[in-house]
Amino acid sequence: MLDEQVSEQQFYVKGEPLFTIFHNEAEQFSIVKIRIHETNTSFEESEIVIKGYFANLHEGTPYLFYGELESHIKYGTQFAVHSYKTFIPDTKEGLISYLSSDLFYGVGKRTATRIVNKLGERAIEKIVHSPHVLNDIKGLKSETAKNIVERLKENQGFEQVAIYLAKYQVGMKLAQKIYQNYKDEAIEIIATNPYQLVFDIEGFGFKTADMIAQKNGLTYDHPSRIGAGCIYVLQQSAKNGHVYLPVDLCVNQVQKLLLTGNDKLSEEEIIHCFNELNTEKHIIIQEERVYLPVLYYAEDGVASHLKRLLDHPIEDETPKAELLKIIGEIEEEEVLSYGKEQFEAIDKALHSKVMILTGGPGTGKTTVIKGIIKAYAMIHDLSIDITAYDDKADYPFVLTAPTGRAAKRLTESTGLPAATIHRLLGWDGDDSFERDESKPLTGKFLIVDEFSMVDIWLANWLFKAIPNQMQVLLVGDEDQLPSVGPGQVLSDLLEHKAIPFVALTEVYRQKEGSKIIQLAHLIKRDQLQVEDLNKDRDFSFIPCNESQVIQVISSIIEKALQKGIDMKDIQILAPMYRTEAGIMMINRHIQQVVNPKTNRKREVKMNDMTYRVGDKVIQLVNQPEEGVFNGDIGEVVAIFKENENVDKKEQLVVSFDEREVVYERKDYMNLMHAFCISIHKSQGSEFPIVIMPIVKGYRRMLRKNLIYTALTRAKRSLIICGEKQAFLQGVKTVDTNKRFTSLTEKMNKLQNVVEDENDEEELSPYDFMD
DNA sequence: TTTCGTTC
Repeated sequence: MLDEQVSEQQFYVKGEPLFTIFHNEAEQFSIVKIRIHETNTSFEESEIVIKGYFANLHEGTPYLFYGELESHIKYGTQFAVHSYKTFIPDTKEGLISYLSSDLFYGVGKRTATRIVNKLGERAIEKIVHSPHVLNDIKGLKSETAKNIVERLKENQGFEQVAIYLAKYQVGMKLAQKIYQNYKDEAIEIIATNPYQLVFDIEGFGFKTADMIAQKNGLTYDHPSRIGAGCIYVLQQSAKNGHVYLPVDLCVNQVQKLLLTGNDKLSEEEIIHCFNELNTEKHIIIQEERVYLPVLYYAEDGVASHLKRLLDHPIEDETPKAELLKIIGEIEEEEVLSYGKEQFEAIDKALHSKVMILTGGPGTGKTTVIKGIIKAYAMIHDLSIDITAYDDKADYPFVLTAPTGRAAKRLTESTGLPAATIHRLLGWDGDDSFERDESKPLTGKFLIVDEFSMVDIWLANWLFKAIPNQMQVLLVGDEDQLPSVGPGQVLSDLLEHKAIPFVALTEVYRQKEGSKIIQLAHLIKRDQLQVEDLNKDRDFSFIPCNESQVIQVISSIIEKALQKGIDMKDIQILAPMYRTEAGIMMINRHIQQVVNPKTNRKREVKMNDMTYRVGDKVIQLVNQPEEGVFNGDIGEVVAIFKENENVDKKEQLVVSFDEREVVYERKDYMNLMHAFCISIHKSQGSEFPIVIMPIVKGYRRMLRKNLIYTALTRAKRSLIICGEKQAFLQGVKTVDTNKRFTSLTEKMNKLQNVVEDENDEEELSPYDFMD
């Protein structure tokens, strides 16, 4: 950000904005065309597109942008800006022409010269810092002086804030939010009461505030500190999945957090602070529960929007006989026959305003989704082919999922377009979406896959955007890992009995007698015994301790490869990255076994990782333009040296199924080795052979749903190696900390309230939300 | 201790 931090290798583009291509108001994100004055990048044209978080850039004013080139598949080469500043000349002549430019109305060459002569080469800095230095300039009207200061501040306000915050590792995006909120007062507020930012700026944490406070010599008895600490405790608990905290637990944690030396805050002091925060709506206390407002209103929103949808039942009821006929036709077309549960699921989904479909892997959720879509189309005489609709908004089916990969899979399995929920709703990149009750989704039938991954905040935005007449199907597996964000929406909705649901339990994919499926069921029902781990046709447990894990996995894989099994079909799954038997170490060693260094194989080094032709790798971010998504697994198929291609860049080519993606050095961080991947990342994928180490060293991660998720990834065969005790302990551990949520309760209440007082007008708590 | 999502 600062000059002194600008190393020689840092790339810059100096130039002036020509016009704005795209601007996102919510987070001040812009894409702008720039005329290049000078650059140390390899870019040779005279104009370039830059993108980043900018306050309003002035056309015609020179700026210095720091960042790096990136190649966008659709828009070509662009410059991603990490930081920037108005370019202020550092010579007297330059300064004079800068000050006498059109930017400063009323300042001519003569006045500019006087200013520079008087104030020197750091004139601008001095003016911004203490405007009164302009008082003594001969011939400068006070009005003009005021203009200069305002223009400079306007131009530099954000830059100053960004520079100030960079010292505390606060990036451009957050700096932009802070500047938009406080404008010129930003630095003053940050320096005197950083705790205020915890309340006002989403994403600004207590720890940062505490650090800034310390550096600015503020003491621990700052009046805003307890309140900020309370918000922090709630934010942390949200990270652990909780929607609220019970009051006593919250008090306790605040006490622990704010403990300085032996000085413990009294419970009374903290409760007093809670009440104040409650009055100011910084937190919401209800029935001995403490909520962050966003989460409180999100939960309320989900409950009332579901209620709203359920209050608008679907009208046309297809007679059973007709449905039977239609489903028969579909079975013929698809060459399959639906099981009893599957038929029930299709039938119920077609007749329900909102339905939940659950089921583990292999129970045919996708088959049922396809059946529902086809049957719906036939009943309503609609085309499934999107090209048959002139206006895409008329397309009746809306398919979505919480992750890019899940959306892609949904597209592949149904042949229909699907998008992430974020894309569907038009995320603004910050804390809201384009689609809501005033601009709802279009279409007739909404299908949300992998619903167990949807948190309470996203669920609220999704339901908010569903119009009254739209039919909804939520699909998920409640035994898998809970959402990253707070809440357990799927489980809570299932708990609330008023929403129709069908649970698919019959496994079609694996033959009866599959030990893998049997183990999954035993774990689900908490009935697993040590003798259930005995060897079977598709299962084995190889006992070993933590330090032997890697050796055991290596020899399993060596044997498998000798038998001619493809490494593509073998997936190692582990719960965590570090530790002796963690993902990092496993990858490092398995690479040597599966794809060792040879003279002929090319390789590149990145930090302490070596990527070699033939390596199995996993993509870590969505790149929808290139059809690659977070979690996709591929293989390094080629490495090009700098002198071997027109771009003069080292390149690594990864093949994902049919698709090949080219990575330059700076993109390597979007990749990781994938001989072993985390169980979390494996969610939603399946592999013929799964090798799963389980040792006590993983204990903080070992939980029932994690192990269940891992072992249900295996289609053909499962090999566990490690300590039986750790495994048995793990499957007994139900989510170490139960999530505090009140969605079910809110829905039950809402149902009763409306039943009792039919004419009562409905509350809309989300009126308060922005 | 793990983990998600955009904009031309």
